[in-house]
Amino acid sequence: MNDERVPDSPTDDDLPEQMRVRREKRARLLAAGVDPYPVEVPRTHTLAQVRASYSELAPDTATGDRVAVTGRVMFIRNTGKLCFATLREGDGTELQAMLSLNKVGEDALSAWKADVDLGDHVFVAGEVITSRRGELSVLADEWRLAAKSLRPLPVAHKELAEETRIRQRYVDLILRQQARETVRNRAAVVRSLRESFHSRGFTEVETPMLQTMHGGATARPFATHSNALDAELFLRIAPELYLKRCVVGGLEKVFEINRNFRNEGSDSSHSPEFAMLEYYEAYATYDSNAVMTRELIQEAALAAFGSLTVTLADGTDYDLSGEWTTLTMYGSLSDALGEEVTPETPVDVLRKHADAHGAELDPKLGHGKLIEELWEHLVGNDLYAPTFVRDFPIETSPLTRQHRSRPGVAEKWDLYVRGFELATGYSELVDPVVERERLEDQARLGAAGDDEAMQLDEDFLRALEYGMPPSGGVGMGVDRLLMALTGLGIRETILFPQVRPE
RNA sequence: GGGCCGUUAGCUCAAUUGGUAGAGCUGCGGACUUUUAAUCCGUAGGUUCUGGGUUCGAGCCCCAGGCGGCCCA
Repeated sequence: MNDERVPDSPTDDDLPEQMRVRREKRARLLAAGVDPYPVEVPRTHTLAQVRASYSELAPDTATGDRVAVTGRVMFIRNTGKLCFATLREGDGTELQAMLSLNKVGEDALSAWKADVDLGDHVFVAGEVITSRRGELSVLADEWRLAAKSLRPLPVAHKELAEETRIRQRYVDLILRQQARETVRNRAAVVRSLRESFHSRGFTEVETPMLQTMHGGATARPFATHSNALDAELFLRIAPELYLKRCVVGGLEKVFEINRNFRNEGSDSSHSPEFAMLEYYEAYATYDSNAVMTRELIQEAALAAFGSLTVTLADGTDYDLSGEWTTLTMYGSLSDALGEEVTPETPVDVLRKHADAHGAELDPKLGHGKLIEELWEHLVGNDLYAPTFVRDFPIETSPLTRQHRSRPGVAEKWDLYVRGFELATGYSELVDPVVERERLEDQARLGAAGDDEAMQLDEDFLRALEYGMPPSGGVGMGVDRLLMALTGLGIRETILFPQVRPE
């Protein structure tokens, strides 16, 4: 042990009383030869196993069976010669421990009262019984500390402040069953996605997160530097251009579930670091991949929640069953405006519509952006039931194939759920000459100061020049899928969201 | 980026017009062999986010900043 203090580390005198008391208990135990952090304890059963084995005991039953269990002390009730403690283990299962003077003896009982605090991990061995009130319990003949807690837990029956829940997620997980369930639900959803892909013959790949060019989406990237290459690198904003290289190479059904990074602020539906699912399939189109995306989501709902109707955090039910509504962007916007708009509608007419509906839009926006912003304002934000919106303006969809019959629009859909964008799907643009023109437009925007514009990725174009089969592709935010299925904000679906340093 | 709101004990929150900063739980001491947020008695715990200012006097008013939330862009 090292007694030298780091200059900034607090001395015991600075600590609140409750923390000082626990540190003193730890020191006292060590001095008495008791290890407050033993390397192991001889546990024979989990709390869940005990609960499962003795589910139907009458009150005041003695089974004669001895078990040795562990758990975190969540509540303590002492009555002189008889002590009760509620133990909890990882999955939230609780079991009562009882320490009676005539079973453990005077020394062990007074040590229990003196040494054990709320939050400590303890080991308790004894007979499985039920109390007079019928509570399943372990009546200890032996107990021991498994790990001493040096910080007082927040009071268990008041809701923890949201900031503390996020900054100290470990405390949130200790206290809130819902916090633990959210983590498991997310794992179940991601697992279901993978299984859905595997059952359809897709291959999971991992493509670069450190990229020399940022592309595949329009967003500001995080920039970093490689010392070895002496080159600027970017944390990826999307895996799209690499997944398409895979399709060129003959991996005709590929998917990736991994992190993307966008150098932007966070709010209730955005996080600078977020999990993204993208998948590409040769000979698919935006029609077929819309069907598959719906199936993926429905299969995830069934796998994680057992139903196509999920219960959201506010208690309301949300129906994901059946086929979902499909709109076109221009059609639904025309209906909302009460006047026909098309890809030919001039910018000044669109701007008048924006003014008339109180949408303050950047005067530099062109036709495509104006349409999308107006649509989001007037239609998208109010789409509650799952809805596919199809046929976006071509100029804001640089990686998407032009519509096979309708000029000016792209074969692209967005999936909206409860007013936010959950996924997007394309019939992919595979003509390398047209793709080069689109990326050159993007590069011009970038040169003009648009720091969200894509860069011109020559290697990607070279790959396309070898010939990419007609393909459909989809991107879906995994955090947002959890939001859609649970009604939680994005910072609840992410275990450790970004927070400003304390 | 703009506007509004919040920031007080370990946790959740009070504090009247600017006049001694309180409660519950937690903690500490004590009683209690069937409790379930145990109960009862006693008791401790504060740089009121930070820094300036006004005032006889500031948790409260003013200025600047930090952190957080909501709304808008």
